Amino acid sequence: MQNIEIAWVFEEMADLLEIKGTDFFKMRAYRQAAKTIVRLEQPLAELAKQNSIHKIAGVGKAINAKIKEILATGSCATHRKLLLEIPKGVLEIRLLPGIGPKKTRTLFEDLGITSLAQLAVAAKNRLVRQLPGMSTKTESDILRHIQVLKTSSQKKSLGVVRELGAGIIAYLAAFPGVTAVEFGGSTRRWQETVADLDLIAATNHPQELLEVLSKHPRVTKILEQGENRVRVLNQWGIVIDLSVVPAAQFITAWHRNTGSQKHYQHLKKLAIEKNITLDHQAMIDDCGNKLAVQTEADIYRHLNMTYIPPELREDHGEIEAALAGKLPELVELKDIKGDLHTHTTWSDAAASLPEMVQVAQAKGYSYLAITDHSPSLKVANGLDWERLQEQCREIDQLNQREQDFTVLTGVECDILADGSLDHPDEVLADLDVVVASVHTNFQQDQQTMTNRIIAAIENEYVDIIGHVTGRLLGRRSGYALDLAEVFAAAAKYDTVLEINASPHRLDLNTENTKKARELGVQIVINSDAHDAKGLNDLEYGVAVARRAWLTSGDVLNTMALDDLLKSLK
DNA sequence: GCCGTTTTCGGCCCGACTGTTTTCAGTCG
Repeated sequence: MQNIEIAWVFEEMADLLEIKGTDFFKMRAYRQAAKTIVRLEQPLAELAKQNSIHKIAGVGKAINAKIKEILATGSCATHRKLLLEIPKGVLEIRLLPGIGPKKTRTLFEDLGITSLAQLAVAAKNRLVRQLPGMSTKTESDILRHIQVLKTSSQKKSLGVVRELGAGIIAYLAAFPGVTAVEFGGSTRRWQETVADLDLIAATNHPQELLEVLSKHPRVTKILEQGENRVRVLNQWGIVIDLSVVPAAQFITAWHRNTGSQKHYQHLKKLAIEKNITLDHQAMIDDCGNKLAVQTEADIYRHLNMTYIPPELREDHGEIEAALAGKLPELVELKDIKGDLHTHTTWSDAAASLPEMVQVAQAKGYSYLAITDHSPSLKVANGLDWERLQEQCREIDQLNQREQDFTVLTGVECDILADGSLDHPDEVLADLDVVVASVHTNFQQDQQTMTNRIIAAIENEYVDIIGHVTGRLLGRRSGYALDLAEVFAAAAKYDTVLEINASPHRLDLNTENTKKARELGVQIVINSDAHDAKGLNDLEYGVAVARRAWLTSGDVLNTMALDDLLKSLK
């Protein structure tokens, strides 16, 4: 059982309790525990062996016992009991915007609704409007949002799939005779959301390994089964597609499995023109000779082009560029010198300032900006001027002890509804890094929102606009915004736009990053970490940048500290 | 359920917006 899976059990219990509505603080304790567990660096199974689960903040006697129960048995009696009271399908109703726990409960109790499908029927039959606190508008909103949910969020977040996938890869790789297990498909291409988890393994005993996955404790259903392939559903609703090939075919098979389909078809066409047969088993020339393929780069070499990294394999011009030898040298994680948007316990994060610094140093960064929230964001315990001053003093002291590392002072300053900032200019002027972001009044019309953000861009102390469109993947689309205007203003006023690397956001996305860069906007890749583990999310942002064809020169935080400080406003 | 403590129970993040009301509950960030 991976931490993320144990966290999901608590998360689901919290959701169920919230809908039940009987025990707010128990609900919150479960929710908090889930959050903490996801953030843990060490597997709970290991912590259990060391008998140190109880040391985790927010884990007391009861939750400790439940964790041990889940580790030992794979599930938890309280969870099962809750599911008997509230069917799992009710939880998906709660996901609709504007529908919280109370309305979900009313729909369940008064109308017996236990799925989105049933809710759609009830809304169409005008039953919802008869309930207290609901009207014809609620009804039409429900129908509209169900439609959006249907078309958009069938896919899973890349972050979830990669984290869970890593556990399954380790599980499969431990099986004797397995020489390789890797991500394939859109997961390997780092698409922001993925329909299923593609895995590919090399072994000379395919049937045995397919069975290993089929019998995995959290696999609930076998969807398809072939000689060299199995498609299964796990208990978290994730489809896992495992292909198994002999070791000698691994590279060609992995390459095909990675796709994209369009990219692969385009390559095949080029191969045919050169009288080469390319398939998942081998590359064969017109004389029937097998061409040597030790790595994927060999495949491209045989087709007279430079290696194309998985992130670019979408048939968006990368093949033409590789043939011409004109593929850019993409930015890499190791090019990143520091993170310019992070939070600490001073506002709403889980890790203290020194802890964040320590982890940033361990990553080999040379700087880290601390950008906690500004005062109007009460829910996030935003810092007023006095506390910000105090924090700056703590940072000063830390810096005096550091040799080759610099902690930068900063703020993630709210852009208020009228476009003004949550701190006066005098305060912003004293900070090293000012990130300005929108956290409130999402419903403004497009022009108001655009003007609001441009006002921040124009401010002479704002260095970076954080999570530019405000979208949350699978939960909420971004606010109405004229991005072309925003990009033009950012270019004009030398304000940097962020790729927010949190897998929940990935905002800017690939397409917008590309457009922004083409218009001359400088890009920064930030984690927006709210805990030490969150600093690792930067790789998701780097993937977005790579998919947008960015080089290290396009990215602000690949700069050494001196250059960075010159570049900031 | 957890935590802290003035040790064994009281307190636990806040404020605004929205839609449905007609004075406020529910939702959201």
